[in-house]
Amino acid sequence: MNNQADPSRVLLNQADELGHESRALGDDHAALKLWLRLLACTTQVEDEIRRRLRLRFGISLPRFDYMAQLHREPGGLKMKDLSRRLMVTGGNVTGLTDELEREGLVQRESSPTDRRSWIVRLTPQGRDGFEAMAEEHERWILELFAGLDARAVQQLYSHLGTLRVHLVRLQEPTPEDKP
Amino acid sequence: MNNQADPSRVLLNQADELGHESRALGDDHAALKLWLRLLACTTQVEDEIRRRLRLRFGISLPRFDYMAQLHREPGGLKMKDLSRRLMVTGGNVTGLTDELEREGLVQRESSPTDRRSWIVRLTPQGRDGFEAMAEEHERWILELFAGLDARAVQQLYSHLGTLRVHLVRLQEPTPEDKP
DNA sequence: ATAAAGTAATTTAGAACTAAAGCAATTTCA
DNA sequence: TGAAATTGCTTTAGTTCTAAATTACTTTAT
Repeated sequence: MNNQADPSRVLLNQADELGHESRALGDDHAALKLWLRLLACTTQVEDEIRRRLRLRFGISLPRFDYMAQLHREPGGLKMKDLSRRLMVTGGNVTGLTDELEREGLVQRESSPTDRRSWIVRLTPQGRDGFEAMAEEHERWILELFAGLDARAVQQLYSHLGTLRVHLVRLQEPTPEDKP
Repeated sequence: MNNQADPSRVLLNQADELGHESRALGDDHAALKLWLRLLACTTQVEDEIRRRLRLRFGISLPRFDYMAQLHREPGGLKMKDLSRRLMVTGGNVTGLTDELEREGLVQRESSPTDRRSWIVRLTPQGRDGFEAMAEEHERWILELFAGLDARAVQQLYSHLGTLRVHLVRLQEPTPEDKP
């Protein structure tokens, strides 16, 4: 059994090994152990989703994510907005847009207010295709998280919310701060 | 350097947006919302660690992970073992090993029992260098997870353990199963 | 108005992976 | 035994991203 996906990013002894809670150290390294497990779980789910999208729909995760963003905005988005939301570089968005446009899933329209800018939106074909994929995608997520009961899901969601607030605060100190 | 991010893998409305709990839907899509948040947190931490490793030590995360694995095994590892533990292809391990060897951080020795195989281990320089990095790395993790109290850390750790068991079961059905 | 600075998209070169093919050594088994 | 399959590593070609430079347009400040 493999142990995990974890990327090896395993620094501690066997702390993150399935089945060994390795409590010898008590709560020492609790944060590090949590991080390694978090990373392992996320990587495992992400790889599985990536694999299924490729297998079932012949699409990459980045393209699925791209279409998901556009689907949320029927009026379309500027490429800059896509770049920001997808957290990828502009050059990457250019490439993805080229491919998806070539396949008729999205279309570029020039912005009426800014001649540097494009508005990208899903074509009807792109929209229908995405909706079919999104439905199946959600079933996969339900399956992958089926090991957790509703209470666990809520607790995880809540704690991760706390974590995210902290992370954002770290990266965006108040304007006059020197971190 | 940052690989990607969170992307946006945001399918729901604004469900995962900071500050909006978006409870209109109740617990519908709870698993999907959890997944998006899990992904966002992990990506954010990973990108930050990657950035700091590059900035502070001029090293990539894959190379840090590689050295971490070797550090756990003073007797060295076969490249095949590294490939399995790091969850990357053999070709990738070959490339990483070439670089690290060129810089004097690891060394290849031919296996006494299998002439196809190499044993890779950290050099003294590699070991010392890694230990310095690992210490600082753990401080970063403590900082990034400082928003969570001990109880939250334990709950997260425990629930993620449950999730991991489920994921492993999914991917490795009993020998005679047809998934 | 116009020079300077800023912004949106693209292009380019390069990093970090993968999958598949290849080579050499080892194991399996009829 | 020895032919066939397998294994460990390397090589090659291709994918998906990045950072930095470029081009074209817009905004700001005087």
